[in-house]
This record gives sequence, C-alpha cells and structure tokens, in this order.
Amino acid sequence: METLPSGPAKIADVAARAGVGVATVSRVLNGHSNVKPATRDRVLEAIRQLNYRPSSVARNLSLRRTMVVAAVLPFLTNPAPVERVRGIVAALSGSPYDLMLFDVETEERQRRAFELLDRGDRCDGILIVSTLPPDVEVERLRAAGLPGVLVDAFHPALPSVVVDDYAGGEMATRHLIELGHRRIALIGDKPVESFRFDWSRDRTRGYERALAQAGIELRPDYLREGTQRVSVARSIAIELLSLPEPPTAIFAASDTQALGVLDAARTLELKVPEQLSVVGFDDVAVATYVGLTTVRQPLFESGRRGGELLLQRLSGELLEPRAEQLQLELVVRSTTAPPPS
Amino acid sequence: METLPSGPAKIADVAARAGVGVATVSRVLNGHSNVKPATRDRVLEAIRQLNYRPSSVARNLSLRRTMVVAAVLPFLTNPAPVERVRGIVAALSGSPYDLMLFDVETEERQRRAFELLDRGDRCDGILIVSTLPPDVEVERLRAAGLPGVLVDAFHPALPSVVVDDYAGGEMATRHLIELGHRRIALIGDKPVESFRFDWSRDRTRGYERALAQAGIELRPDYLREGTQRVSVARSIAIELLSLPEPPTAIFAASDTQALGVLDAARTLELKVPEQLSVVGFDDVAVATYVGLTTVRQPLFESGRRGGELLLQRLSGELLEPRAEQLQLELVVRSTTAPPPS
DNA sequence: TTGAAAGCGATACCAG
DNA sequence: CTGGTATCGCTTTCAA
Repeated sequence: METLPSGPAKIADVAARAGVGVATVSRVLNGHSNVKPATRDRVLEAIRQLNYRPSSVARNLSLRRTMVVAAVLPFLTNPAPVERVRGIVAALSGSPYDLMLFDVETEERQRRAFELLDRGDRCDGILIVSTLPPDVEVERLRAAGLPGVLVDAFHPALPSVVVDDYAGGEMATRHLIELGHRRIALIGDKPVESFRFDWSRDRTRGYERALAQAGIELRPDYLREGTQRVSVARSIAIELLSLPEPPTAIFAASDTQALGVLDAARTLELKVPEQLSVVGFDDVAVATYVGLTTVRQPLFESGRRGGELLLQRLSGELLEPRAEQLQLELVVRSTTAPPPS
Repeated sequence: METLPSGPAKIADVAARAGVGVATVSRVLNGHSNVKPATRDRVLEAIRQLNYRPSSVARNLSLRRTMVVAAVLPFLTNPAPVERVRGIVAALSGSPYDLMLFDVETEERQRRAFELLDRGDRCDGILIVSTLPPDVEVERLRAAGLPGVLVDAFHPALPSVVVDDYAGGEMATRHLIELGHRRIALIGDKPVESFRFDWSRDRTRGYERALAQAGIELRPDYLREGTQRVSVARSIAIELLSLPEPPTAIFAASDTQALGVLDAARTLELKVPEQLSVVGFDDVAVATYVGLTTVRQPLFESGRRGGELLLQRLSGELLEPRAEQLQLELVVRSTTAPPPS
C-alpha cells in the first residue's frame, strides 16, 4: 500500500493517477492543442478526482510571471486616492490580473515597497499613484523590464495619466475673481520631499497667474501651506480669517482642506458664502453633500485609465511614454458668492 | 572571458563572485549565525557589487510562505468597506506582510478569488470581509492550513470581528420611538444569496423587536428592501412617503441608503427633521457633514482588529474561533426630531 | 502525441 | 564553518 500523499495534490499526483507524464498534464492544463482527446479526458478526470489546482507560486517561478499588478500610493487615508484605487480595481476586474496594494505613507515604506517590487518578479506591472518615482527607481524598473504607469504623477520615461493642475488652480481662482473677490487666500500642501508632490505647487502657480492676469497683487500672507489633515487646514483658515485684513475667499488645494476651512468658518460664525467664499479641488463624494464649489478632477477615471494603460503594456503593446491628460471642470455649488460689499 | 550574466543577479552569481557556495550566501542572507565574519563580509560585498536582491518568488516556493495577506471583500464601491480596508492596511503596516486586495462584486469573482487563494500558496492568511464564506470554503481553508479571520461576518469555525446588528437596529428604532414616532419605516437590503449577507436582516429584526416592545404594530408596507445604491433608496423613500399614511420617520439600514432618503425628502420638499426623521447606520464620513443621526459602527477599527487577529495567527498563536464584538453607538445629529404633531 | 529531464531561484539538510 | 545537493511544483525543450 502506498503512503497517502499529504497536502494538496500536485501535478505529479495527477500524472500518476492518469497514467501519463507530468508534461502531458501541464499541456492539458495550459490548453496546448497537441494532446489526444482520450488522454486529455483521463487527465481531466484525474484532476477532478484529486480536486487538483496548480500552485500559482510554482507557476510564477517557472513562467516568470505572477499575474499580479501592484499599486503603490501614499495617503490611502484620504478619500481621493481611494477613489483612484476603485478605478484601478474596476479596470483590472475584467482581466486575469490581481491587485496588490502598497500604502506608502512614509518615505521608509515607499523605499521598502519599491525595493520589493522593482526586482520584477513580485508583480508583472506597477502603478505608481500620486507620487513621483525617483529617477533611479524608474531606471530599475526599466532594467527589470517591469512595465510601469503613473497616475497623477509624471516622469518623462513612463506613460502617465494626469490633469493640468496649473490650469485647475487658475480656474478656481478666476471663478472667485469673476465673482468680484480681490482678497483671495490659498491653502496648499507643504511639499514632502520624499514624495516630491508637485500638484499643490502647480495649483498655486495657477492661482498666482490668475491673480496676476487680473492685476491683483500677490500677498504672501495669503499664501499658506498645510497638510491633508482637516484640522490643520482648519487652524490655518482661522489664522487667515483673523488677519487684520482677512481674505473674502479661500481656495483650498484639496476638498479635504476645504472642509477644514468650512469648519473654521463655522467656528468663527462666518456665513458661507455670504461672508466667505470657499473653493476646493477634487470633488470627492462629500463635496456634493456640503455643497462645496470645487474643481472636479476625474479621480475614479484616472485610476481606471491607468489600469487600462498598464493592461495594454502587459498585453505586449508598447506605449509611448506620454502623458494622457484628463479634463478638469469647475463645479459651482453653494460655497461661493460675491464678496460682502 | 565569461559571458555576462543577463538579468538580475541570482544567488549563484553572488556565490561565484564571493568565491563561496550558495548555501553560505543563503546563510548570510537569512542572518544565520554560523558564518565566519570574514566570509560574511566577502558575501556582503559581492551582494553590494551585484546589487543583488533575492527573488521573492523563489523564496516563496522554497519556504512555502509568501508574506502576503489577502483581503476579499465585496462592495469596494461603498465607503464602509473602504474604511475597513484602511483599518487592515493600518494593522499590516507595521508587519512584514503585504496586502492583496480582491474586490468580489459578483458571485463569479468571489468564487474565482477563493479558488485562487484557498490552495494556500498564494498568500499566508486571508481576511474575509462582509461576506459569509460558504462552509466548503471554510473547510478548504482549514485543509490548506490557511489562517482566516472574518470581519463583519461570522462562521463558527473562524475567529471574527463583528457588531451586534440586532441591537443596532433596535437602538436606532428605539431612538425614534422615544422621540414620539409611531409610523416608522425601514429600508433594508435585499439579501444577496451568494454573499449571504445577514446584517440587514439582523438590523431589521432589531427594528421589529423595538416596535413590538413599544406595542407598535408592524406594518408590512413600511418594510422595504433595496440595494446599496443611493438612487434605489431614494425611489423607495419616495414610494414610502407617497403612501396614503406616510411614515414620519425612516430608518435606513446604512448611511448610503439614508443619503437616498434625504435626497427623496429634498425632492418632495419635506423638511428634515421637522416633517421627516431619518436614521442611518455606519457613520461614514459624509454622515458628519450632512448631520445624519446614525448608529455608529467602528469600521476602521474592525479592519484593524481583523488584521491584528490575523497577524497573531500568522505568528503562530492559535486563536479560538470566537467572535469579537465591537461596540455600536447611537450618534444623534440633526436628522431626527419629534414627529409633526 | 508523449515522457524524461533540465531549468526557474531560492532554502536547508547532511557531510566534511 | 562551509559546500554539495535534494527539494519546492510547475513549464518546456528534446527525443522518442
């Protein structure tokens, strides 16, 4: 009597049971045509009986592919990136690829993630979201032959999905100017070196340009930098509104920060939009519910498009490393109005 | 002259370069103590020169571990599950495990996910969120020795993190009753067979019990079932409110649905809470901003706790398969008030 | 159409 | 301490 095979059945067990060689089982498994129907049926039957399923790890090693796509992104704690992830999930859901998620809140975690991934055998492709990969990283990906696509980030050597933050900043600011505001403050993001974010900077430049075009002087005391935390934006807004000559409108470089501004207004008992106008950026779900005027960027769509581009590369098409631009749109709701006269 | 090794360096390359055997390199790599310092240094130097990093796939096959944890969950399209994912990410972030995400919107995808995972070599542990795994699945996990933890789901054979939905439904309903409401409707979820959700049913039972305790007769026309889509909840609410004798309060079994109810009220020009009271369930982020009275459940915490439990099992502790219950809390905001007199 | 055997790139046992 | 080698489970030549 033979010893019972322990653990899940392996290809050799199937081969033995079907009375064929492992190569034949492998052929059946992978749909190679040159297998005699009778043999194929015997193999299939053996597979069924043993409830056999191939080990993906072993296939990975042999095939040198993993059928997984990795997404590395910071700030999963914020709604905007989450929305992008949903888009990615949607794009991948029709494909044979599964998703691995790397939330890289700190520089350390980001390094670790790349270190794990850029060797190229942990995933078949990588989506880098809202964080600019260092040049050396891009070079490693290239060296490893690992296809990468950027979402909400840019690098000359990689395909990317972006929006024109510069134009977005201008759009928001111009809206306020057209309403008659002259004292317009901005709350942006402190640039985090490791992530090398620049969207906040671009939006700020758009803001500056809109002001310049309207002949409004730039006031350094109206230009503040915070973080993505509501509470931080809130205290900055309180500071701004306590200035001897407070702004009549605040452009927050993200909806999350705009929520902090609204909170500050509530605290100071300032009526929005009668006494203070507020514009955000992103148009996350809450924006609708608080009636926030904001610059809408297609978050979900950016993730989905990024996923699609990666799938294309994965299917062998070589893409030019060009930036695909999605459209921004000003959504006027009820937090903006002409300034108090 | 030798041919240059192509592709990333492998352990043999390092061994050759350092003039040692692969076993020694492996020892250095894994910090086994019995290596002479001088040898170790030579190896380390070779590793540095070749910029060598071990192939995780090969390690996976050899070690029979992957250092990844899989989370399978439906409805990543809704805010509540996303919040749980955040908790999971948080729990894992201090660990050496990475996260693989399986969004199983359909029964088909769910089967596929389990099929991939329950063999046990694709991940080291699995978190099953908001979906009750079929018995056969649980059995397979056991057979494969794959540790599993449930979040917002229950199975007698697995550790789980849950809330008392029954009590939650009661809590919400009683609040309305105490305000003086007698005509209270409920919008729940149609049970999806494949996911075997029962939280909606439990909340409904809580609702029924609260009514019974207050001596209020149950009206079948006040008991409706919808989906998690805002628009669906909205039309159901419109139906309810168009009844000859409309309810003065609606308990929505989730915040998402409650948003639909609020929307309906707006459409019908009913003042909330003066003419209609609304209670939700979950307390997702938007709830704060719309001032929704709701039953708060610790979503983030559930994910984190689930992650922690799984990490414990992964570190060898065997856990009893018991359900850990997190507390619910009624959060009264501004969508509930006494009924119009 | 099929099977034997050589990888894939690590780990770890067993000698020395 | 160290090196050779079997092993993990599959794919894929190469011959038959």
